[in-house]
Order: sequence, then structure tokens, then C-alpha cells
Amino acid sequence: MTGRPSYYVTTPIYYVNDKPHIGHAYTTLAADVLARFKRLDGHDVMFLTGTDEHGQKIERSAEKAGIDPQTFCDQVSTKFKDLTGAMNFSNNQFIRTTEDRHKKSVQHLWSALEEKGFIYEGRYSGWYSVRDEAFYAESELVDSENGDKLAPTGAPVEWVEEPSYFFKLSAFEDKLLELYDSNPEFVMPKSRLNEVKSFVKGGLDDLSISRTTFTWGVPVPGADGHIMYVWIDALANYLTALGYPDEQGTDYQNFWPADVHIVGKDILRFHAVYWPAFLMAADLPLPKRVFAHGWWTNEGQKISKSLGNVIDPYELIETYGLDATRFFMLREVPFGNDGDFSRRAFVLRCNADLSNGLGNLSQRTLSMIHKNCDGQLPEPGELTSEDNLLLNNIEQTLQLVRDHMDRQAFHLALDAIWTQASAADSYISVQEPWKLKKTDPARMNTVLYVLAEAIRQIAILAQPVMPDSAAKILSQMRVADRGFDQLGKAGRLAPGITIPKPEGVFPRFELPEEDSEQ
RNA sequence: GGCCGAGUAGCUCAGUUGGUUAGAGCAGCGGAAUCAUAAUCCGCGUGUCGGGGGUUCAAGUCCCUCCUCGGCUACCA
Repeated sequence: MTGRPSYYVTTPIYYVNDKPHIGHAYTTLAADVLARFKRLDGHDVMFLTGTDEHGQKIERSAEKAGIDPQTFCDQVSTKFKDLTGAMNFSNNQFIRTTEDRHKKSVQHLWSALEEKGFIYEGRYSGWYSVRDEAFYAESELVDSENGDKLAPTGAPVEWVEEPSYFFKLSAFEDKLLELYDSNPEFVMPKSRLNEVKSFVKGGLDDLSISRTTFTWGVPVPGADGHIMYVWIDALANYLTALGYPDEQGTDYQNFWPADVHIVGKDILRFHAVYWPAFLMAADLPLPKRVFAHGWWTNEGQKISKSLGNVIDPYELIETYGLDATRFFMLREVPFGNDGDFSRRAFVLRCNADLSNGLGNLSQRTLSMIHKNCDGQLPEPGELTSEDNLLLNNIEQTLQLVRDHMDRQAFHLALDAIWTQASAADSYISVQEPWKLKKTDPARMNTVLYVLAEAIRQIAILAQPVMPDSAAKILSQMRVADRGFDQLGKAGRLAPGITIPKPEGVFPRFELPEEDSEQ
């Protein structure tokens, strides 16, 4: 509608039976950085996150808390909404599956699937443990001493059956395999695509998509007593947010199909198998990519509630500051890999790249300008080949970063940007502007101008990952226009602008104590 | 059990279709510099490229085998 390219990125909707933790923060952070990058790069962006609020677990948790489910959901959903503020996430929408617009959307999708003949009534059966309130697969069961079957938790199980509607997932085996083959980047990273393919090749059973054992959810249209089971309800949120079922609406027209669904590896199958199958069945376009990221360990240990080593994003922000936290999570580990969250690695990484790297670079440069040039950005003379080399390399960095961002390779994108900061430090050492002050002030002016230009562009490129810190640096240089169209010659700093005494942007951190004892 | 992937410098990892003395960052050591958040710059790695066997003029890079680790193997968002 605006003539600009569009970009639609989503996070999963988070289940409100849990408190926000680093996993949620990580997923949404990745989506946020993509959204910010694309906006700066001239795209119309839709960035969606939200909460999944239906199901038996929620119903039970609310009961336990002695409140009605909606009140329970309101409370927990607010916690997730608060996290988006605390992490400085730039989502355009925060969707909740208990919203009316979502119920309408899901019911419409259901009806569409039904009309096309992909839903039928049957019976869902399986081994159910009353104690665990869960179904178990035959393969998970263990035999007890007297030959009875037991859940892996040791709880007794019984064979139960209930009426259920099914989705003909089995009809999509070939079409899905065709999708993966014709579009090998539909699932990333590649190792995950292999898993998905082998899963589908192993054969697909039809999917039970309704329940009669609880009421907290979206009713199946025209089938009293049936509530939609998680799959269709949750996944359809990506359509709801765009105004579905109004396929002629502006948002739907602009943004569907999604460019990328960011998900944790635990829910990859739902997005890489069920979701495209639903969409194929409904004759809707498929998302362009599903990217599954990995998990964090905490100081080398698996994170679990029972171990009590859950990482609280608020504590990280409190201790290290928001932008350092955002930077570390995306710089330290290739997105898609599992990674370890250690205090030592955090401190080393942020001190090296932020305090000693970009922070020091801008501090020393702006400080020299402030002191030696009457607090004004000096007029540059003719640029030497060394000056041009530095600036040309930086100007070519956007394309590198863009390529990495389009593959969700955040660590490589950051590496490309920081390579330029490092080059600027080397440039200072060679040019020695502090000596030029006495021997050739005009040349000093040129060197300082070139450095300021370098820092301006590095800060502009760093905005998606560290919006606040980049803004501080840019403000110190009185840079008003900060889009990527300002990179290179287009947005050159104007000589004469006032450069105040700079203030540090990235504090240094102390190594944790256990390290000094070793 | 089956399928997939990984095992490269202290740490985290790059290493295209096999081809000169196997690379980067961080950590460490030495030097320089002093504009800067004691920050920066320069220099320094004799690594059995998991073990063994094979193909080839030539293998970290292909084949076989073994070992170790991880992931997936459906109704838990």
C-alpha cells in the first residue's frame, strides 16, 4: 500500500501457565532485532507476539488459584506484556487468544478446513494417566512388576476413548515433502529441516483437534461440547493478527504470508508440519520460513525449574543493563545453536566488544574532538586513501549485515559491524591524531572527522540490537536521521555541529568472584 | 534400537566443488603508545584436524569402520 516492501515476523504465543524467562526473552529478542533492522532498512514491518491462553492446564491453574480463567489469563498475560516493555521490544501487536477477534478467526479457519473436507469426526483414544492428567504414547510406557502398564512417571494409566474431530494430516505427507524439497530454507537451521523431513517420511497420522474434557477454549462451530484442541487455536494467531478472515484487509494483503516465524526448537514440528498442512488445506499461502533457535544452559547446566536455576531476564537487565544483555544473547551464540549462559563469558564478551571496543572508540574520538576542536566537529580536508579505505569498508557493511540478517545469523551480522569498529581503532593508531595536533592540525581535523563518520555509521548499524546505546552515541553527535538510507555519503555529518563532552555508554563489568579464586 | 548431525589451538568456532607452510575471535605471553572507560595498537600458536584403515600425485575436506557427544523418533507450546 505504501509501495515499500513489507516484512512480517512473529514469535510464538507464550503459554500463560508459565512465568516469562530467558527463553521467552530470547525468542522475542531475535524477532525484535529483525523487525528493527527491516524498519531501518525501509520496510513496512509487522512484528507480532502474544499469549496463548486456552486449554485444560489454564483451566486447572485458575481453579487452583481460586479465580476464573479469564482473570487468571489477564494476570499472567500482563507479565508477558511487561517483559516486552522491559526488553524494549518493538512489537506492533500483542495478541491474546482469548480475544474475540481470535475466536472469530479460528472458527472461520476451522469451517474452511471442514468445507474442504479435511475434518472428520472420530474417537480419540490413548493411554491416559489420571494422576498426571496426561496422555502417553505406547512407546513411552513401562511395564510394572505385575505386568501392568505404567506412565514414565510411574503413575498408572488406563485406556480411554473420547469423541474428537480429526484433521486429515495424513493427506499432506507428499505435499509437505515436496515443500521441503522445493524450498530447503523453509525450515532453518538445516539440521532441523532434516529432522522435520525424517519425521514426515516416517508417516503422518491424522491429528486430533478437539476435546470434550474441558471447556476453556474456542468452541468448535456447530458441535456442542467440543472445544478446539491447541493446534488450530494457537497457530491461527498469526492470521488473526492480520485481520483474517478478511483476506482483502490491508494488513492481510500487506503482510501475509509471514516472512519468518521464530520458534523454539521444542515447537518446531507444530510450525513446520501442522501449520503448513492447515494452510495448504485451507488454500492459504504458506509462510516463507520457520526458524528454530536453541536453548540456553546456565553455567553449563541444563535449566529447569526443579534445579531452580532458571534465568530471570529482569535480573540480567538489572545487573548488566538492557543493551548489554541483548548484545550478549545474540553475539555469543550462533542463532539456532544451543549456548551456555555464563557470567564469565558475559563479562568477557561485553567488556571486550562494548566497553573496550565500540564504547572506548566513540569515547576517545568524541573526547578528542571536544577538547581539540572547540567542541565542534571540524571541517575535513581532502581524504587520503587510508581515510577512504576505512569509510568505503564501512559503507559496504550494510550489505553484509543484510545478508546475515536475512538468514537470521545475528552473530555474523554483529561480527561484521564490530570488524569495522576494530578497523577504526587500528586507523587511530596509525594516524596518531594526538601527534597531529602539534604537527598538522588540519590533518588532525580530517582524521577526527573520518572517525566521527565511521562511528556514526557503526552506531546506525548497531541500532537493531542495542537501540538505547546506539541512540546515545548518535545523540552525542547530534545525528537526527538514523535510517539505513543515511549510511554512506547520504548522511555525512555536518562540520561545525557541537560535540559535547562525551559520556560513557557501556560500563565495564567485574568478573565473577569464583574466577579470581581459581 | 532406527534416522540425522557433530568431534579442528586453553575456550568458542571458520574452514568453498580434495591442492601451496590449517585460520579467526577471546584468554595468555612480549613489545609500543598515552587521545580514551588501565581502554588501544603491533607481534607470538611444534594443534596426532576423535582413533584406525582405504581411494588419490595430493584429504581436515571423499569411502569404510570404530569410539564419544548431541538431536529427532507425534498430540507436552
